[in-house]
Amino acid sequence: MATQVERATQLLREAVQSGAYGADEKLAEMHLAEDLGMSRTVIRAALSALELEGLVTRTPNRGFRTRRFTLDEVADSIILRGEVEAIAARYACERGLSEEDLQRFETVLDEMAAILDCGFFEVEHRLKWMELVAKFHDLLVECSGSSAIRYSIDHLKRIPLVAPYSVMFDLSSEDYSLGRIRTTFEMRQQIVEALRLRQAGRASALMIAYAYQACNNKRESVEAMRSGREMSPTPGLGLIAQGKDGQDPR
Amino acid sequence: MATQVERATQLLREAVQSGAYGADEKLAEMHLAEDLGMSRTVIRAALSALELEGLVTRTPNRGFRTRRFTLDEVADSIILRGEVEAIAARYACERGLSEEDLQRFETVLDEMAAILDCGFFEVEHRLKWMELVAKFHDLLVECSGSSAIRYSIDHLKRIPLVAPYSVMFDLSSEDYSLGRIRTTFEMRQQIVEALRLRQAGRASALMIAYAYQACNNKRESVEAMRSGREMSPTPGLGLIAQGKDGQDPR
DNA sequence: GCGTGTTTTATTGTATCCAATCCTTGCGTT
DNA sequence: AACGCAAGGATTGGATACAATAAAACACGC
Repeated sequence: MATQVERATQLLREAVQSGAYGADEKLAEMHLAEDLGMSRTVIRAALSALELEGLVTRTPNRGFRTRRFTLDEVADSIILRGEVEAIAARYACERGLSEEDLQRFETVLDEMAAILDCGFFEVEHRLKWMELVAKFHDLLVECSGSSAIRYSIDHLKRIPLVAPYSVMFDLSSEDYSLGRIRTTFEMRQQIVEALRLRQAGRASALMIAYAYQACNNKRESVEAMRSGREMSPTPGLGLIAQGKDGQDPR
Repeated sequence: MATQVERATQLLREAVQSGAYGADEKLAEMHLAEDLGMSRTVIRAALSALELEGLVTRTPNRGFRTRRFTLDEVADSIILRGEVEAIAARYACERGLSEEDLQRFETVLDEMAAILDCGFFEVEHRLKWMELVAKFHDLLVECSGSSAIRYSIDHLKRIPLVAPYSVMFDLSSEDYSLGRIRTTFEMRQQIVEALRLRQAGRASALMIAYAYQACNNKRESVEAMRSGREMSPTPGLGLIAQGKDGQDPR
C-alpha cells in the first residue's frame, strides 16, 4: 500500500466497520491526525473517501460522523447482495461456464469439505473458511461476465457486515453451530451443480434462499454480539491499527 | 451547493460524463485549478471523489485520467440497473403500495401524457420529460422500501450514460423517433398497472424488458453521437461550466 | 434564576508551500 | 545515427498556514 491516504483510509475503514466508534460519533480531523500520526490533509481525504463509500456522513462546516446502520439496512443490503448474485448466477448459466471455471468452483468446494471434516476448532480453519467463502462469491461474480455486477457488489460489500469476511462475527460467537455451516455448504454444492447444468432458475433461486439464510444468521449473531459488546469498552483505534490489510482491491 | 469542492466535483463530474474530455485523457490538477479558478486542494478532493465514483482513474504519482468505458460496460450497467429496478418492483408489490404512492405514479404518467400530446419540439418539454423519467425511477426505488436498493442504484447511476437524465443524448439526436418514446411510456403505464394489482412477476418482467429497450436505444444513439462527435472538437470545460445543477441528491 | 447576546475557542474549509517523484530534453558515447 | 544517461522542469503527494464558520463559554440584563 503506497500512499498515506490509502493507509489512512484503510485504517479508518476497518475502525468504523468493526464498530470501534459508537454510532453517530464525531470524527474530528485533528484528533484522528494526531492518533494516526498523519497530517490533517490525508485524514480529510480518507474521510471523504469513506463518505463516498457511505460509511460516514459529513455535514458542511460540521465535519464527519460515523454513520449509523440500522439492522434493517444491513439486512436489506445482505439480501440485495444475494439478489444481485442471483442475477450473476443466471448470467453465468446463460453464458455457460467453461470446464476450467467449473473446476475452480469444485476446488473451492473440495477445500471447504476438507475443513468441514476437520471441524472448526482451529482459528486457521475458520480464517481459511472465510477466505473460501469470499472466493466462492468472487468466482460467481467473475463468471457472470458483467463488469457492472462486479462494480455493484464491490459497493455493497462496503456496508458493514455485508462483506463475506464479516462472517467472522458468526464464527467467533459462542453458540456457533456447525449444522448451519454444513447447510450453507450443501447449498453451495447445489449451486455449482445448477451452474454446471445451466439451470439458471434453480441457481438463482438457491442464491436468494442462501442470502436469506445468511441474513438470519447474521441477524442473530449481531444481536448476540450487541449484548456482549456493550459490556466491554469499545476497542478504540489502537487495537485496529495492526489489523490485517492486503484487502485493498487496487 | 455550499462548498467549493462540491462545486468542483459537480462541474468535473458533468464534464467527464458528458464526454468533454477524450477517453483516457490526462487531468492535470494545476491546469484544472486555473480553469476553474480554484485552489489545487479542492481539485484534488474533487478528483478523488470522482475516482471513488469510478469516473476517473488515478495512478500513484502520475495523477488522474478519465476512465474509458467500453460500450459493453455501459450496456452491462444499464441492464443491471434494470434488473435491480425489477427487484425494486417486486419488493414494492410484495409490500403493497399505498394509494398515495400510486397517485404519485399516476401524476407522473399524466404529466408525461401531456408532454406527449404537445410533441417534443420545445426544449422545455424535453427537459421536463427527462425530469419525469428520473422521477418515475426514483419513485419506484422509494416504494421498494429497501435502502440498499437506493444505495446501489445511486452508485450505478454514476456510470456515464447510465443515469436516466443522460437520455438527453437521445433527445438531442437528429433522427429521434417519437415512436420509441411512446413505447416506453406505454410500458410505464403497464408497470404502474402491475404495481397497483400487485403483480410482482409482471412488474419485474416489464422493468427488465424496458431496460433492454433503453439499452438498445442508448447503444444506437451513442454510436450516432460518436461518429458525429469526432468531427467536431471536444467542447472543453468552459462549455460545461454553466450546466444546470441542483442535481445533487444531498 | 433564567434567558439572551457577545466574545472566545475550536474546528472546518481553502490556499500556499515544500519535498518527492516522474517526464522530458539535450548531451555524450558507441 | 541510435541509444543511454543525466540534468532540468513539471507534476504530484503531503504539511502547514490562514480564513471562515460553528460551537461553547461567559457576562449581562430581565
